[in-house]
Amino acid sequence: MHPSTVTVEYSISVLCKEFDITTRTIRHYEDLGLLSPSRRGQSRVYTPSDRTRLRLILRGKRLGLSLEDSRQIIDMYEPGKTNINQLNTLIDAIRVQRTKLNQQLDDISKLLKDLNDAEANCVIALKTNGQN
Amino acid sequence: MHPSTVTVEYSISVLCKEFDITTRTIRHYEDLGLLSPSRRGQSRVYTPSDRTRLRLILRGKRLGLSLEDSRQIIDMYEPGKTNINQLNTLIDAIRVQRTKLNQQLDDISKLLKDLNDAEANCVIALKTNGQN
DNA sequence: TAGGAGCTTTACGTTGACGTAAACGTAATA
DNA sequence: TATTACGTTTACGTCAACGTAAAGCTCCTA
Repeated sequence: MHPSTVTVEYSISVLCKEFDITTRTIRHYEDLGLLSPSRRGQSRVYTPSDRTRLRLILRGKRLGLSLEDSRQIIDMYEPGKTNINQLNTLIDAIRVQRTKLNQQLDDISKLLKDLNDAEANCVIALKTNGQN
Repeated sequence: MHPSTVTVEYSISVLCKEFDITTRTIRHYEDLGLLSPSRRGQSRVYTPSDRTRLRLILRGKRLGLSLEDSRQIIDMYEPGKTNINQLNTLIDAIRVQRTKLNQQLDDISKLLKDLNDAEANCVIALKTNGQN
């Protein structure tokens, strides 16, 4: 048997533990069409590709994206079935997302700066009011 | 009259237009205690400081923060009335936020890289399928 | 003085992203 | 064979962040 034919798969609970989410969450993503695992009997079986999609969804969440946004972005990664005008729309969408992300980068650097200032003020206040 | 005594103020609709939000949104933030404008008669009057707070709230939103998170962060900027144990709590909170933001930075850079790849694939697909 | 323009409050409605409970199937294990 | 662990569907509940009337001030102006 060829070693590279080993198929990795995951149960729903394994993915839940790995990403610290509930089964409800994963099934919810499936309801919205973000995941479509195959079935063995009636149980869901997830491939490494499904797992990757899940990671992308959660990364999107950390960035404040809606699940719809994430679906859009994830679909960008598999332009296999897309025709030409879809491709152009896709490129536009990619640029829109990139603009948003650059805005976020700017926001974050400002916020980090503010946090540094705030922390410095705290430290100063601690030293000054040492007697209280 | 001293020129530096000129007081700038804003009406609710002016702020709405500037930030492209509705009056409902601004009043909602007030309901949650994120803004507390003074009144002239029954109309709300906003100071430059109120405007700054609003900018911070919206920046937080773009980063996916909840309004509660934003309130916390904004309160960090005015540690005037905080006592010492509050200051320590505050410093902890600041560090938590900083960790989250660094995670976001990482997420964004990965996502930007993915988008670059996706766009490149689109361009390739466009060239390849030029005949369709 | 009748009508806008802009402000207000009150309050029910909506949407996204799940939580939570009920009721049930299946497979291993004590 | 009964319990336990893990899976399933269905469906109502919840919470944040507003949307959306409805009804009423106040000042300006045609």
